[in-house]
Parts: sequence; structure tokens; C-alpha cells
Amino acid sequence: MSTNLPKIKPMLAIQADPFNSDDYLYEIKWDGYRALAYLDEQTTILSRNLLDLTERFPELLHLHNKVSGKPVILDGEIVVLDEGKPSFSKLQSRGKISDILKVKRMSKQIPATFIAFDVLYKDGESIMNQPLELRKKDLERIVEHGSDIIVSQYVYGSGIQFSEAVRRIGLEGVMAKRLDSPYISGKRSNAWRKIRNIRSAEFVIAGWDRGEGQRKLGSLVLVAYDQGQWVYMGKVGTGFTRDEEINLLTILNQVKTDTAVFNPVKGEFRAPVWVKPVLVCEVNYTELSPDGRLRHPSYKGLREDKKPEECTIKQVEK
DNA sequence: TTCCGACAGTGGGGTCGCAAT
DNA sequence: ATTGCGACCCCACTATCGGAA
Repeated sequence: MSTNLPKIKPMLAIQADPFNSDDYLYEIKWDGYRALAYLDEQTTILSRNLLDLTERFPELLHLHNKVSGKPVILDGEIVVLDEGKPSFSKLQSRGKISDILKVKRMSKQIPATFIAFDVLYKDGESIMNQPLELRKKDLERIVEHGSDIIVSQYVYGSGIQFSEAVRRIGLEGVMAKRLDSPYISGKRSNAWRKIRNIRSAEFVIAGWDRGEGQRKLGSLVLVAYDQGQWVYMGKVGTGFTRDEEINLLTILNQVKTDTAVFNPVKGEFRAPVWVKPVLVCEVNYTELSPDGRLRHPSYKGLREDKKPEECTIKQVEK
């Protein structure tokens, strides 16, 4: 970086259910890379772990021309907007510089946008101790909106209604932030709360995979029914306690079989054990990846009231 | 006392780059 | 040329522990 601005670890949030409070503002939880933008004579963008992301996003190299009161540090999210909605997978497929030079690939890429939601330094001085509400006002004042940078908008008080509206649009969730809170670098507190939009569905267990360390059961292999076939939907390896892990293993042992009910892709599993497609479990997830796998899956329990044939791919949202 | 936050450890879906095969 | 692996990104979650509330 050109100046001696300090590297700041971003403030973090705890999870929460939707709530209404006049002490909080609510804004969209953008699905992208968390990033701090250091803007002076040039633009430097650092990731959550203080790694330099600047080279990966050449279209964001001129953010420093869009702000006043430099040197400035902005907190925000790098997103790729695909038909107005952030697309994490399209952001991920953004290559390194060497790939971007290959014009063919570049032409298919959608430019990234920096969505600013906080300002930590202004005129070269920290304003992190000022209340969020004032920092938001500063942010709106110093940033000139453009195709490469926009300021995240927010509403006061009505978090439940806002979450519901955001859920209907199909966005990831909502952030609730206390109006009087200072910016506490690297810390997680209830001054910032993330309210995620969670999906849930039932899947059939088609097998399990070995774990590491203390874990005998690494993950459950999940399938769904589609037109007479079982379709692989991904694995789930969290959400069960150690006791439940033991319990699951004893049940799985009773339905062991030699062949998988689907065509396993080579290299996808460590040491899979296949089972008959008779066990149904409920799994939370955030969305499906482009390959149709569950993103952020977590196990919620066996569903003995559901039949395997009821676990169709149609009941799996998005 | 209860609860919160930090940490470590395990698991998921991805991409990229490099070294071994 | 293919494969495997680690380092990153996004995470969810369990289990512990010490200190704050």
C-alpha cells in the first residue's frame, strides 16, 4: 500500500433470528468476498484475512477516484451482480491476472462491484469510534456511486419485514447493526447480527464417508429422487453431536450394501460405505451450487415419518 | 449461575496454482 | 496430461473454557 494506513481486520457478526428494534438498522447481507478498500493515491483491496485481492479485480482499480476525503478506508463486499442478484459462483470463477489476459474467458466474465457499507478512516484518521449512524452518513457523503462502487442502503427498525422481503427476492439474508456501535476490528458481538435465509429439505442417505481425527463418520452421502433415478446432491458432515454420530453409525451398519444407488464420481469420496436408500434425513442449506450440490449443508436429524420416494428433487428449493 | 465469545477441530461447495505422478 | 494437494474464498457446527453479565 502506498500510505501507512493500518491493516484492519473486519468486524464480524453473530447469528440471529429476525427481530425488530429501533436501535438497529438493517441492510442486505451481500454474498461475495468481504473486503476492505484502502483508497489514497491508488486502490488496495484486502481480504478478511488481510490478503491482497487487488490484482484479481482490475475493474476495481480506480475506486480511489470515486471518493473524497482521502486517505479513506471502506468496509464492504466484492460481489458479481447477475441480473441484479449477487452470484457467488460467478465471483469465484474470476481468475487471476494471467487468466484475465485471455480475452476469451474475460469476455464471459461479469465485472465485479464493490458494495461499501462502512467507512473506517476519513481524511487519514480513524473514525471507528464514532457511532455507526454517523459513519453511514459520512459514507454516503464521500462516495460517488458508479458501476464499480455503490453504497449499501438500509432501513431502520423493521427487521422482520425487511428479512421477509429479502427472502422473497431470493437473497442470502440481512445484517442487523446497532446504530450507536463503534467499529470493533476482528471482533464478533451482537452489535452486528447476521440473519440468514435458510432452506431445508429431506434427502435419502445413500452412504457415508470416513472422517478424520476424532470423527469416524465424516459425512453422509445424500441423494434425491428424480424420474426413477437417485441423483447425488452432495454430502453433509456437520450438525450431529458425537452421540448422534455413534447412533447414526449403528443404524447405517444395519443397511449396508455393496453398490451405490447412483454413479459416484471418482475422487469425490475418501472411503465410502454405501447403504440401501431407506433412511431419510432433514438438512438445512443456503442454496444449490451450479452443479446442483448443497451449499453450506447441516444435518438436522432423521425423518422416520418420511418415505424415501418422497425425497424428490422437486422439493429441493433452488 | 448462566451466558457469551474465542478457539480449535471437523465437515461442506467451490477455484486456482503447483508439484508429483 | 492427469491427479492430488494446499491455500484461498464462502461457510455450519460441536466441544471447551474462561470471564463477563
